[in-house]
Amino acid sequence: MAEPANRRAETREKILTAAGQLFREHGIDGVGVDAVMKQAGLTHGGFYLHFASKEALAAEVTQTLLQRAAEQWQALSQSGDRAAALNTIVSRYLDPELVASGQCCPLTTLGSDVARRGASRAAAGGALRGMLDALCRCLPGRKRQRALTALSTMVGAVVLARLSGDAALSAEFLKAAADSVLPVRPSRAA
Amino acid sequence: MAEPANRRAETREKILTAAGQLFREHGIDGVGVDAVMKQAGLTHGGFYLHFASKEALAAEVTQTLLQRAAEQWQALSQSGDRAAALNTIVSRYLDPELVASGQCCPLTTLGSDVARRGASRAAAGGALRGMLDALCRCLPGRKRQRALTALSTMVGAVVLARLSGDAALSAEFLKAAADSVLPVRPSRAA
DNA sequence: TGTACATCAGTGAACGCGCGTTCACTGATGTAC
DNA sequence: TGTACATCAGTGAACGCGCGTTCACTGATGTAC
Repeated sequence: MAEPANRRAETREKILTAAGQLFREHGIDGVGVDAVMKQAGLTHGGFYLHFASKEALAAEVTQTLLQRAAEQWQALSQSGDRAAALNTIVSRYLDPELVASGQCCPLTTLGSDVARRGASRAAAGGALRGMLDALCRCLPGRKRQRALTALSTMVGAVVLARLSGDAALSAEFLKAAADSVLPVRPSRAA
Repeated sequence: MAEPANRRAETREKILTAAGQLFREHGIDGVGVDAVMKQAGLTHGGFYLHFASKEALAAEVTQTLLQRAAEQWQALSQSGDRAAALNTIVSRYLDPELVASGQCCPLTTLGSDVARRGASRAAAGGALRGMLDALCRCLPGRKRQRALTALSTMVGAVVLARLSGDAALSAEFLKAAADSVLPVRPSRAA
């Protein structure tokens, strides 16, 4: 089935996706190669056909996730309506369901993992700058300062929402952050 | 030397201190029992005279660090001058040297470790409430909302400062967060 | 169309290192007489 | 004051499990003739 030409590339992608989910949920050290491969529908032996080591996988996963997040923000920020773009960025980032599922921004779920792994830090720096750029483009007022604060507030809110272990308090953090970052409430709500 | 009565308690304390430093620097999974004991000036075998397991040590370390942070904030917030208290809380929390050394708030250094360990999550919830209380007491205006945002901003700034891997960008995050949280710049600076 | 062979992604048993944990032993301190 | 003994914190060698990594093998797909 399917052209065999890109079968290899497809399974590689499957492994990356599986690792992206599991690493964010349980931390890089909390997930074994066998668990990643199982989630991808394979057995652990084949892993080294696609990656040189678990560490290499971890570096690629964090880099991919960070880059994707930055690119999404950039694309949104370059669309026509900047207020709408900001609204989309913020409400996606602070979506309670995403946060609860653990499939949220890798900065918040893999923060300390990334901070301690040299391989991922460079990627993190690049992604950070991209996200700041995007925010600068969307925000009114003193832009750089506001962008730095907005990003800090959003990241902190997600970290704290995940930590609090209490749905009500989590929701409070996310809501307060959204209200603080969005300059005025969108008036289009039904 | 020293009364033998509390020698045991003293070494226990030494182990906790050593673990507090190393866990924040390298993550709980990144530090072995032998490294902790070495840092405490002991050999690894004696560890189990003081703690039932590494997991028990991790739980006690995070609980102790979180509780201490919350209590410090509470004490400050109950002193006479609330503006000064807020200023102290914020500038200590966002101190670039502390952040660079890794000996900063356990919420930022152990965030994902704590979020994933049941034992520590309850402690984290309690500490969070204590810190929010303290901020509420110091802040003017719509307090609860402002306290939630202020805490998110500070935590996020420290997380991002540690991630960015670039001293200049780190400093920008910390400075922007301080300016955003403190209502007006303190006028007493020389 | 059919047979023989090459290629290669994936399998699963096995290896070995690191680390949490155990345990028999040491050596220092305090007590009994 | 001095000797024998009990207590107990700490030592370091050893154990065993988990997990990252390797490797001989399988089986499916594509190509040659």
